[in-house]
Amino acid sequence: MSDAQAVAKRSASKAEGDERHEAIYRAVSDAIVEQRLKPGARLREDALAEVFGISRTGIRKILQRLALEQLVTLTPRRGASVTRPTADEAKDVFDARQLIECGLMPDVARRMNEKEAAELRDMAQRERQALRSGQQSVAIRLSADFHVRLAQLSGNATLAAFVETLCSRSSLILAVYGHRGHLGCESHDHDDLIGYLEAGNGERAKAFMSRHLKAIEASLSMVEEEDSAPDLQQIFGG
Amino acid sequence: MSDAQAVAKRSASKAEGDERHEAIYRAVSDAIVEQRLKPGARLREDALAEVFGISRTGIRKILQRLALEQLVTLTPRRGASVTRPTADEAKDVFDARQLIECGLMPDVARRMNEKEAAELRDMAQRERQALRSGQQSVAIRLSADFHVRLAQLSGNATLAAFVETLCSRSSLILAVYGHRGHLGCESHDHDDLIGYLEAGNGERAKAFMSRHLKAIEASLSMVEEEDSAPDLQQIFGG
DNA sequence: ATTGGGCGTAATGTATACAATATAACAGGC
DNA sequence: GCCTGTTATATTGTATACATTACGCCCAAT
Repeated sequence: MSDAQAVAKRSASKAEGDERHEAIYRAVSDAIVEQRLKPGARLREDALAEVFGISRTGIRKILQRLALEQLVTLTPRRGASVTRPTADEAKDVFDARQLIECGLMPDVARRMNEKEAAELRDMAQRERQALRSGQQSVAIRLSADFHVRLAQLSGNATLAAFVETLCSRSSLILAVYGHRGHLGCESHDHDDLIGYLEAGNGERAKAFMSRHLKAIEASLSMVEEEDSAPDLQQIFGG
Repeated sequence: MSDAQAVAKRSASKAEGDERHEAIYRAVSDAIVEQRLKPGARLREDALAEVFGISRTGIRKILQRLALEQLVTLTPRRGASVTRPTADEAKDVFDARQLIECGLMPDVARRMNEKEAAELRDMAQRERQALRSGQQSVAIRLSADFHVRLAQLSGNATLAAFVETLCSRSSLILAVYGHRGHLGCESHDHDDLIGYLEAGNGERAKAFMSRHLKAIEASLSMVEEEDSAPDLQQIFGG
């Protein structure tokens, strides 16, 4: 065990394990969403356990949670790997977002207050800033956070939690099928949406969200690479 | 250990552990949904481990899955207990079902074929039969299965899986807030719905589903029992 | 008599040891 | 030369032992 790991372990030994687990969960989740862990990457339990300074028991718990959110795929006797979303799954996710996020807009428009609108504007600004500075993966995460916060403002915690998983999966989909340098979300879209919501125009916001999501989906290039009988000559041969 | 449990243990000793885990998961899930395990009931790991003949490790895995579906509540250092849905949660669940299940009806009407319609009719008939024979908890489960199967026919696996968790939670809500002998689902409702779907009338089916869900929700008596400073005299006193 | 503190028990949280199994390397045969 | 069967290694699956913590009981003091 390295010094850094030993320190991490010590500092957490008296802290509440719950928070430590939550932190590790977020660390892995963020790494996946930001494509530092690429789809298909294997997540060996021993390696993760050593990195985070806890035993495999805790790692397995976290991997199972990630698996239920469809961020990692658990293959029996083969272990965990970062999920590689299929085109079908991508369609399902965006169809679900269409139905739910659009359906929630009227509620959000009715309930949102000034403070919450300001919070959303701040998030949208930070997103634009990340885009300008070329931090695409950070921008993807901020965009997802924006959509999640929006769903939370509907007042329905159950649907908000589901939207959160949909947005996480969307980030993964974008990381796989999105064009480099083409984020999907236009930078001003979110600001426009806030305007409609502040005006209390739920129907307008709903229609705009629909176009917004359609635009993201349309920006994807849905080509599934074949994994059966790959041309080894082409891949490895000179 | 009862004979049935011993048999279950023996028959699974050489079977794949995965299926065994799935079976135990369903056994617990069913027991909760059918109110054989009442809300608030504690689920001790040792007890479950002994009953099903596996160690606590596997039990914890199952409990965590049930917790993520909100069927059980995991309190740190206190263990697992069957979730007692609050009135707010109940509202969220039924609002979510309104949005999603109704929104899926047009898709179902478009995609459903004769064989699937026959399957649904069979489920509806078995549900009526259970109702007639007074097996209320069984009828609740069959009703939930009907709604889940319907969502699956939409072709969106992601939304179907979410509807499944919503229906499970609804069963729990009905078990807590429903009147005895008043199931919520009128016995002929599901048959009527199949008729609209067979006719390809998605909008009609959507409107009917909306009324159907509203009727179920309206049949509940949303009185949350106070848990702070209960009148012990009234509860325990003669 | 009731409340507060201390202690014993019981249950959960965590880590580790062991068993089962899949992958990969390698040797032998067609 | 390629394919197949075997063995070795590495990784996951499972159980159990230990540590930690909460609950219930008892006793004493006000």
